[in-house]
Formats: sequence, C-alpha cells, structure tokens
Amino acid sequence: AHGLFLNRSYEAVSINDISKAIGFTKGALYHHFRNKEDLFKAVIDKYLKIYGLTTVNMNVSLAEHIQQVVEHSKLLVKNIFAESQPFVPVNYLSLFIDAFRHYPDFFNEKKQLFQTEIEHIKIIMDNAIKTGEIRQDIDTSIMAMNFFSITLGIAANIFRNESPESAANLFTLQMNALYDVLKK
Amino acid sequence: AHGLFLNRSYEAVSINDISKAIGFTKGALYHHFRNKEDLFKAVIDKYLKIYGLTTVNMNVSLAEHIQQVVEHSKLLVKNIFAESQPFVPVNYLSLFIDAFRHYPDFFNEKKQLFQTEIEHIKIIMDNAIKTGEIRQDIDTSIMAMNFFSITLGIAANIFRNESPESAANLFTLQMNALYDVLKK
DNA sequence: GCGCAAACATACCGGTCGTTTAGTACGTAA
DNA sequence: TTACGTACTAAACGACCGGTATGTTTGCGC
Repeated sequence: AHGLFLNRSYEAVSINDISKAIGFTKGALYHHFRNKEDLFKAVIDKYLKIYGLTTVNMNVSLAEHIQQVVEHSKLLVKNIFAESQPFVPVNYLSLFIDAFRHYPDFFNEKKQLFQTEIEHIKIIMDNAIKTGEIRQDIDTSIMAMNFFSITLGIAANIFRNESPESAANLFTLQMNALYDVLKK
Repeated sequence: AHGLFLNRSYEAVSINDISKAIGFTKGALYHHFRNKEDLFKAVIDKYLKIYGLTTVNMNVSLAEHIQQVVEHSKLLVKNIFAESQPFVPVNYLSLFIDAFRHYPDFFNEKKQLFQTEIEHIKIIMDNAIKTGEIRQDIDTSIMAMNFFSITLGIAANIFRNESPESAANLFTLQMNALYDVLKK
C-alpha cells in the first residue's frame, strides 16, 4: 500500500489495487481496517518519516551537527529511492501532501516539527558563536532558516540528477560551502 | 477547473465537478476537450507558471539579482494566495506534481528550467567575484545551489506562518543574510 | 478430536467515474 | 428556404469505486 500511495495519489489508488498488490481480497483488507482512510493513516504512521532528527543533541558544534544532518539525509534519500524509482522526490512530496489532506493530525504534527527543527539549528548556531566556531555577525534565526531550506532543497537535487548518491554528495558539498563562509 | 485541480488531486476532481463549477454540462466540456487529460493539460499550460525569471539579465551585481528574485517571488506568492486559501504552498506543489504525472512534457520543461536557473546564478556569482563584490574563496557552483534551495524554501516559509507577506519578508531576510556572509 | 474466534474469500450493493451518443438551438452562408 | 457548423443538453454506457453481508477456512486452546 505504501508503494502504491507513494507512486500515485490517494484517490488514484483503489482498495482493489491494494488487495491485488498484497495478494489478499478486499474482504481481508476490511477485516483489518475500517475504511480506506484508516488504512492510509496506518501507512502514513508506519512509513512516512521525515527529517526526523527529532532527538537532536544541542550540545554539539555546528560542524558536528551538519555532519549528523548529512548522514541522516543520506539514509532518508536511500530509503525513498528503494521504493519509488521514477520521479522520486516528487512522489515523496506527493505522499506528504496526501497525508496533509486526508490526515489533518499529521499535518499539525509535522508543522510543529519544522518549527522546532529550525529552533534547534538556531540554538546550535548561537552556541557556535559563543565558542568562536563561527563569525559573530550572523543573524542566527535567519541563517537557521537557510540551513533548513537547503536541507529541504535536497529534493530539488534528486529532481535534477536522479541519482541518490550524487544528490547526497551535492547536499554534503552545499552544507560545507555554507559552513565555510560562516566559519570564523 | 484550475481552482479545483489546485485544491484537490487530479483524480479527486471529476468531470462532473468541473462541469458544475463552470455551469455547463459534461457534454459541453467534451465538445471543447478530447478527454480529462487534455483539459488538465490546457489548465496547466494556461495557469501553472513557476519561478519564471527566464529572461535573466546576467550583467547585474549579485545584490541586484537578489533584489530581482525577491521582488519576483513576492509577486508569485501573492498570486498563489489569491487562488488557494488553505494549505497554500501544499496545494501549489500538489498541482505541480499532478502536472508531472499526467503531463510528462511539462516535467521535462521545468526540469530544464531549474538547471538553467542555477547556472545563471553561478554566472552572476562568478562575475561578482571578479568585480570584487563578494569573497573569492567561494565554490560558486555549489553556492548557486544554496541560493536556489533557499528560493524553493519559500514554500516552507509559507507553510510555517501562513501569511504571504511575512513569508516574503522572511525570504528577503534570508537572502540578505546569505549575501552578507558572502560579501567581501 | 472439538469448539470457536480470527483470518480470509465470495458476492454483491448503490453510486460515481470518464466517455459516448442522440438530439436541439442557433448563427451564418449559400 | 436550405444547408451546415458550432455550442450545447440530456441521457445512457460499461467499468469500477468504497463498502457490506455472509460465507469458508485456518490456527489454537482444551
């Protein structure tokens, strides 16, 4: 079901499609899920992880944090590619959007996640200024958004060159380039 | 039809929905369009513009170029908000994705647009280095991607605070912050 | 071996999908 | 007056939708 919802829209995937894909009949599906929406929510809950650094350690240098984000993103990209060959980042975004539309709670949760992610980066940057790791004349709240945007931009990287490895490598270079101009 | 496709997915919008919205019968619709897909393509061709700086003047300083991108993005955001109230950037992305899926030519065209956009930024940055506007120790091909990612990240801004004005203002600050650390 | 849920299959429901068809109103030109 | 193209309506088409009711099989405690 995850694969189908990933590659097509919520409405385009029918219960019949899913039942065929898993090799069970519709009746079996409805034995386990109340309706299509419930099934979809279960798929989202189980498979749609995003950027989930979640338990960020804020006592790290900016360089270390970047290292972690890069590693995590590589993993994420790899997983997405495993399930959806063509139009990869597009499909991932699409599943996200379907989740927003048919699963409002998910929407609110992720919205909060975006916000806290940016706040975490800001704190780490503030610390990096104190320790002298990076320049002092930086508006950390704004620059944190830039970091976050570049992270999301990894989708655009995949979009442009289609290989997960090169997209991840580009992302690493991007992050390091930004770090270099911030460095003291 | 544009409004409907913007707020829901391709499959979720039926010919009946469209015919009701425009006040004509289904038959009238099929008199003008061969099928649903053709109708959709017409909508995309007419209404889905993106980031179309297209005719970029490359003999400008980086500061001037940023100014132009910011102004253009403000306009874009304003237009999108005019047509789709809730979940604004999500809806816009969704229409984009539907276009990719059901209108392959559109996909290839926009892919090229992304690429050339980044190349333009790189050229402008290379010039800015020559004129002494910005530092010399910058990998322009990588930093150009960063600029581009931040531009796309404007969608995340809208997503987080829902007001087009504040999203545009944040975007301006983000661009300026990046410019400041690049400056000589 | 028996009883009995749980796990599945089968068959069907009303409704809606995209699409097609037959027919009508009307302007324009022969 | 006739002919004909355009723009449209109304109705119907088969296919398939999400969902339900009702069987049948399976695994497991006893």
